[in-house]
Amino acid sequence: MSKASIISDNLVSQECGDCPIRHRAVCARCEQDELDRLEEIKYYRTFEAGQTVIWSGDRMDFVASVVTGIASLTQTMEDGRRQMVGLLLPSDFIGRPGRNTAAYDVTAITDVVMCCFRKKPFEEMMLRTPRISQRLLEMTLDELDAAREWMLLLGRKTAREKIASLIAIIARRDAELRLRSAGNDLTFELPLTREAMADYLGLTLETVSRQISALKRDGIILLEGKRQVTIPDFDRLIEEAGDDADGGLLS
Amino acid sequence: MSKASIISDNLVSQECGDCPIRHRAVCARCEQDELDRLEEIKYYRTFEAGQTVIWSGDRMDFVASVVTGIASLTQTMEDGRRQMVGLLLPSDFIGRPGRNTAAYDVTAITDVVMCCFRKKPFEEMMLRTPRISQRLLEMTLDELDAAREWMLLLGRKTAREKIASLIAIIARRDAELRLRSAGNDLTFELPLTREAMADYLGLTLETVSRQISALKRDGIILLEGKRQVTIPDFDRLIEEAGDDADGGLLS
DNA sequence: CATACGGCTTGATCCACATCAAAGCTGACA
DNA sequence: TGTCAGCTTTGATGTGGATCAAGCCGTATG
Repeated sequence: MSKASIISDNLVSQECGDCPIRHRAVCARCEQDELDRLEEIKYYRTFEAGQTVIWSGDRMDFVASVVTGIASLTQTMEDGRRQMVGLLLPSDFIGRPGRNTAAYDVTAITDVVMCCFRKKPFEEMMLRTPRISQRLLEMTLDELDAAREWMLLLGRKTAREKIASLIAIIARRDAELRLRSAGNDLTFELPLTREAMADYLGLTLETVSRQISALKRDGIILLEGKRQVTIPDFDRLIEEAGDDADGGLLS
Repeated sequence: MSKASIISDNLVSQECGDCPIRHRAVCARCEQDELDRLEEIKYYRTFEAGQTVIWSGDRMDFVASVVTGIASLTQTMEDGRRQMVGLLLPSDFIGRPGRNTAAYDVTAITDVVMCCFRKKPFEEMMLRTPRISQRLLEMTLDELDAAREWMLLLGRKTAREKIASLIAIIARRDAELRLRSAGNDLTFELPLTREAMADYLGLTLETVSRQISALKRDGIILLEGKRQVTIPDFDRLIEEAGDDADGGLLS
């Protein structure tokens, strides 16, 4: 199953309750009693846009899954240089079994609802329910692929290609969420500030702004205000992104 | 258990046979019959330095684990720009359950021996033996951490910091393999050509060469020939690398 | 022995992106 | 209504690393 269909299934499927972990890690293939056990140990937390979910190095006694909203994983050097290393979208998972401190800063980019599980009981569940670790393995492998795709972008792409890649990824995700076919004339809202894009792409916010202006000038994208983007010709955008293949998955 | 101890255990432990997958994925916690089942479906392949193990997009009907030698995972754009996205060291795993084409070019950097398992029986094993997927999950999470560490390097570090980081990582791994304490005055051989380092670090080979010369000039490293490196003061190297914390794991 | 070749170094020059600086836009709030 | 803060754009200038080019070293090859 592709990441694409996982995300859209997750948000669309009627039969799977409101909690992504239930759907992604367990639901489709688990027995009712396994689901019930998960229900018992789960709880919800909400965060406002901009709020920090957890700081790198902090004790982390839960694992969680994003229900709605977008959060970021960020690494920071002592001198303040920052690199976003992952975007957490609905159904994405944070925390890892067998570790009890956070490895990255996790920040809510939009308002976020998370479905949490205390780590101890979750780990016990994993031991008793092999399907959960199998499902987590699939998800982690998807994230690893996305991270490696991003390494190519960070190491070798030009600023223009980086911006085009990011917009293509967001557009693709947006199309999936809305169950559109990946046709032409996509319109959507950028969920990130210029600064957040810069953190993700390994650029400065000025360069991000300039390249977005350039793509607009060249007719690759249309802008309505600062954030609303329309893509008149998706193939042309992909060409700008320099992608050979699928354009990569979003982490 | 840290990646470090996994690697050194793997190579040093007397009780665990010659095959890393046996040790890393199963050995320590599995029953004898589970081990026996793995033995039945495994086989070895060897590759010479420079030889391609598999091309991105090729059909891949096995999973494997590096026994000896070093291999690389590389992505290439149509115009030839290349980015290494992972180094495979002894005990590292390639291939993923549930996918049957390779996502990256895999190339032997040194002579390599791999322990392979045909994918089909391996996947059946995984279903019957939960500990294997649990172990693979741990390993994959380690790789994901390493990839994210690398994203910070690719996105935000200077050329000098990148080189220092790479040398520190190789030095650390080397020290682990030889069971030295992480003391001073480490000496080891660089296993990579300047070009391979450039591919890994998102630089050109000329820049790699210049920065190595600069680190040598500044006394951060000592060079014997082109490849043999001595580190007189490890802390100073770490400082040059700009790392705040553990300096990252090697993928 | 001459020649070639792969890996490496070093120099000269160029340019993409960072940095520094100023100002525009929008929405919140007094 | 003013102003203030956060976000964004745009311009001017600087620079780190890419690119282009030449040559070195060690080793394989005829």
